[in-house]
Amino acid sequence: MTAKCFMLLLTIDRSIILFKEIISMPISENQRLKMIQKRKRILDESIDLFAEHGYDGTTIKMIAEKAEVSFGSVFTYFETKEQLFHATVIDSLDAYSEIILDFNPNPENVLQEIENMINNQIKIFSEFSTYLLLVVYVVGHHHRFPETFNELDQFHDKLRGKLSELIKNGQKMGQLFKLDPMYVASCYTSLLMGLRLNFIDEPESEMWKEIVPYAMQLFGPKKV
Amino acid sequence: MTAKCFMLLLTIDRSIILFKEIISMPISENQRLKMIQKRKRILDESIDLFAEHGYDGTTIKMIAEKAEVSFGSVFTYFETKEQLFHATVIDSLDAYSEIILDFNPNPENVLQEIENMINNQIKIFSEFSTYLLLVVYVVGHHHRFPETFNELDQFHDKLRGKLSELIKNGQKMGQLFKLDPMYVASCYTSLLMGLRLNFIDEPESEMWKEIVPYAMQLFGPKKV
Amino acid sequence: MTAKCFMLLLTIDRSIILFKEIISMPISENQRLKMIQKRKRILDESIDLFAEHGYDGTTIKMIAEKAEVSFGSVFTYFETKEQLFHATVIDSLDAYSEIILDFNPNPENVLQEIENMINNQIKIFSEFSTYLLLVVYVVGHHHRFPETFNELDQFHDKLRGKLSELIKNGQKMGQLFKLDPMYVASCYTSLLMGLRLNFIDEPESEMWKEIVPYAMQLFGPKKV
Amino acid sequence: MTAKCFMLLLTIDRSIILFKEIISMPISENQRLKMIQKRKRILDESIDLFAEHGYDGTTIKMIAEKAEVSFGSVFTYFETKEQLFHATVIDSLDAYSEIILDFNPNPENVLQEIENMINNQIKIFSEFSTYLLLVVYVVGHHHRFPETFNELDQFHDKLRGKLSELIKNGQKMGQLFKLDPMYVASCYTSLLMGLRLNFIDEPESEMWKEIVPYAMQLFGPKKV
DNA sequence: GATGAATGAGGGTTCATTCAT
DNA sequence: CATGAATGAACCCTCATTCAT
Repeated sequence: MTAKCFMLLLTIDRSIILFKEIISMPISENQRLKMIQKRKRILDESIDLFAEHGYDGTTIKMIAEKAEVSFGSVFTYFETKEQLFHATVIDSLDAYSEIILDFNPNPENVLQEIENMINNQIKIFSEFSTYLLLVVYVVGHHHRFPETFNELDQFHDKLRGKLSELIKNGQKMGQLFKLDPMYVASCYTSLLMGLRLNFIDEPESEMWKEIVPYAMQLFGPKKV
Repeated sequence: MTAKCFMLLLTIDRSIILFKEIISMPISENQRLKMIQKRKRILDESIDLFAEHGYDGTTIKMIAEKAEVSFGSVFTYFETKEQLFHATVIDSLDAYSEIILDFNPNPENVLQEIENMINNQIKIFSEFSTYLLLVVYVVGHHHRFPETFNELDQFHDKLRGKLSELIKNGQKMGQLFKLDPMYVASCYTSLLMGLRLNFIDEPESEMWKEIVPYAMQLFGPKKV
Repeated sequence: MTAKCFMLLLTIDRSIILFKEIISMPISENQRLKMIQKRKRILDESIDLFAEHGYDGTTIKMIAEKAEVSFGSVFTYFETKEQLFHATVIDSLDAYSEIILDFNPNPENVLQEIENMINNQIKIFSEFSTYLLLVVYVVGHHHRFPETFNELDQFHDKLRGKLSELIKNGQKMGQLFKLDPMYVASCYTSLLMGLRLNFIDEPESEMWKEIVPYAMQLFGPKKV
Repeated sequence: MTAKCFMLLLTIDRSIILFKEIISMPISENQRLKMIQKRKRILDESIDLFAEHGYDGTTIKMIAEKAEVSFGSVFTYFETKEQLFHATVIDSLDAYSEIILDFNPNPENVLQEIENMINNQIKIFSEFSTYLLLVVYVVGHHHRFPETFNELDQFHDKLRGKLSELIKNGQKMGQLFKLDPMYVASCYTSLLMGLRLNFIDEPESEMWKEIVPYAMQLFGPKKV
């Protein structure tokens, strides 16, 4: 496999299942690439549509048209609408997951690390409003999409776990007041989620940057 | 009109149009009461269904069956599904609105008032998860339900305004650190909303009470 | 219930389930009648279509148009296409069943009774070619319609049982040669079915009457 | 062309069109053979599938998978699904035709010849239930597959003609009662077909052998 | 007002056929 | 020739809305 192709595969995240299927097909490199791009195109447009109209309000026709793909093609890449929905949520999760978890739980300067982290995460939350709305949708309808919800929930737990570790270290080092780390973590992720909902139509506004110190408060910093 | 009937009408609130229709109808007091109750029944069950299944996922048949009302009856009380949805969200809003805004923005002891308020609101948010999920749904789909969203947004602004007033007073009285009151208010409502989403399956758990001091932090209290 | 209505119900055979549903509905006598007729109309046209095009080759649209009923109406009378198919086969079975089993297994003159019976059954098989084709279809696809097939099979067993009894009596009375009664019965019903298939485009032709003595042979009559 | 290849071609019989195409292709002997086998494989599996699921219920994908042939290959051997269906029925007909017509219409001992013939044909009917179900399917849907039906009908006429000849000879020689030979023949083929339907799930059971004397009766033997 | 049968547009999905590789 | 992705018409079924009773 060429390096170029390999890079592309990385960008489609970890859709290992289809990945395996596609690379095992007896077709040319070129064709393989096209298929991967087509699949990605469908998923990308699906995020917007599912986020805006919900699962039932989004039709395959809408997706096919927005992705400039024939109606039937959607079904050559995804067996059912439900699977497409799941892939739409989970494929992107992997990408966001990485950048959201990108902080050091054992830093020398905890306060600095927290501030950097908040800055980074606030930025992500302000930029990717569409995807986060989709996440909210899944959470709100978790009874209907239990498996998809479960994966999101696992990521949430992982994030809170890592946050908790960071907080514990800060407390040990005397940089943070003694508060239950898990509650702090939960409040922080709740705040991010809630902000995204409350400022639903303000992507990338200045407001987001201003929020950082307020979020900081939740961690119980000894000097602010 | 009897006092009893009048009280009932208050609880169904703003459905002025139907209200007018019902009271102008040449029918007996008794029948009027029955109609009002029937309408309320439909709205109550609609909350659960719309919250769980979304607008498109909820059918009139489902509502009629859950409310133990004939299929046709739903359409004698609400012209269209969309109107029923709007009424479902907005009728309840007024009821919740009152208890959520139930705090004094000019108290003698601001810290105490804030703590009481948080206690009260956390309680509400923990108990009425279904309705709040519905609110989240409308917010997430605000392009589709602009009018309904607008009314929710107005309430949100009203709430933040009143919170802001309380915070300002606290700062004047030296009980709170100087922070932008509007940002604090926004963070606080975001936190409530976010908590509701993150602890979606934990209505009325002990956890909610523990959250109070963490929420308190956002207001920048001078001693905690 | 009026006598008229009762008679009509008899003609729709034993579709007890729907019968109960319809008569328990809080609607007028007149409306009830219309519904029963509409249902019957759909079933009648379904026989022809399913018989000619098979299950997959027949569309709900075709049925609705032939029965002069709206597309949606088909689904107010039958939950699914599969159920409609089952009802199409089984509702008619009851009607035919009665006239096919209309012979006396303990007659004084067995030979005469057999001849009368064959005459009668040959007539039925010659006239109702469409329905019999449908029966053949179900038998040929019994793995796909196991329940429907099972009911047809039970009727077949019942018929062979009664034939067997008649044959036994004929043998006891010395009017028939000693042959295994069950085999004779099976051969006879097979002959009828086979004839229906072989003379598929010759309903009510003269040929059918001529067949009687040949069918008679199977019973092993002592003088012909 | 090698003798071996020629023999193979005979077994795939009338597919003259493709036959011409294949032998006129500028390819190696070896490749030619492979193609012929592949075509046969498709047809063989098609019998089972069309017989069990009917024309509409059978998909090209099902056939390709069962025949372990690529989806696209089916269309390189057969222009349309309809042509494949026709070939499936007719190619096999020639094979069965030969063994079913394998009796002498002018034997010395007619009764013996008839018994041998019935034995042989009953055996065939008991063994090849799948193909016969397919025949029944075509007969039942003759309006939809007129050409295919027509070829089956011609074979049926040919069979009845030859049977008729045998019966006439038997009557001339005083071994059979005087009965209309054509009716007898029709009854006999009907009996075979009917038995196949009635004992649809009993391939090769003992029952079939027992049937012989009962079938014999139809021919009007003077002593049995 | 109460009821639920009637309607048909629109949903997800399947599949024969085409065609580029 | 072999392959399977691409296509969209047509399938069954659902459901908001209408309307006769």
